[in-house]
Amino acid sequence: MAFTIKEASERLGCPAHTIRFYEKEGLLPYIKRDKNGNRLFEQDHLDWVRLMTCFRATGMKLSLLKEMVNLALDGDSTIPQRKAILNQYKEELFLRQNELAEALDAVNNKLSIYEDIEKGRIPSESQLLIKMEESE
Amino acid sequence: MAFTIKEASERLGCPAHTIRFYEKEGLLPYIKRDKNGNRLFEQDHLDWVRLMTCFRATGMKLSLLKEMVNLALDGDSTIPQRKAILNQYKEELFLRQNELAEALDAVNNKLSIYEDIEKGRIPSESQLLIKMEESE
DNA sequence: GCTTGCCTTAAAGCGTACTTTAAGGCTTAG
DNA sequence: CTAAGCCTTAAAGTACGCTTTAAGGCAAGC
Repeated sequence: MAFTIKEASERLGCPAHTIRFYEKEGLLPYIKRDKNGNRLFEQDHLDWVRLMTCFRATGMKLSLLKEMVNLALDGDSTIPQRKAILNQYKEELFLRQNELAEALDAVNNKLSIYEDIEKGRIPSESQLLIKMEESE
Repeated sequence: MAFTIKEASERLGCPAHTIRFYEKEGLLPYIKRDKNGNRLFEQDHLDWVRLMTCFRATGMKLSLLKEMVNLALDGDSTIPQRKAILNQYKEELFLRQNELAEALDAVNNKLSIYEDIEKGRIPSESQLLIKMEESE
């Protein structure tokens, strides 16, 4: 079963233009065409786009995705390199988890300061930026 | 105690050009100057840049940071709005945590598939992209 | 006094990842 | 037969966040 670009777009929740762009960039090799030259997507292609979307959402660059595509096209002998890429990416994911945790801490801290100010527990002058205003 | 831009840059691990850029964008109001027109940074400014860096690393846009600066400059009456912004940002952080978790799952899954192939447990044809190659 | 190294500004340039535009072709409904 | 609605391509445009360039000023060391 094959899908038109419109069907692919709907199933992926991703603009058709973006899918074409990915193909043009070499991220979607071996997309067949019908007699009119229209793209025919297989389920595998959709799965791969979904995986790319998942990786993209967490900061993987298109250039790295393309590297992985190229390695995959070179066969099983490149599996060690693909593993290395994924393991490195995994390290980045851990870094990002830490960054998120830090940002969450900072947000919660800021929110609790706002609460304190609202309840008159601390004067606003101890608040960042407002202090700057004072020193004006 | 005030710092030159070079000192600020060193302490923040952030290029001086970027700090100037932030000031130009209104993200660092009320930076004083010495008699030669050189910027003098207070500890508060460094703290705020650090917080911005933390928020930026997790996807907050400069335009939103600027909104928060502007609200802060308008005084305590804008605290509800600032809280609303931070609470919304917090929701985004949770979304990102989920995205990271999903990506980690996907990476681990892919890695285990590679292991299986390397150990001959499954044929490479079941592997994404390589299947595409086959259908060529 | 002149070089070095910092500082200043304004403006242009860059990388990433799309997104939009323009120009045109096939197919199906009326 | 013609208009709607999909498809195609190539190329230009956009948004964001810096980063680099250009042109020049002050200040300390030799």
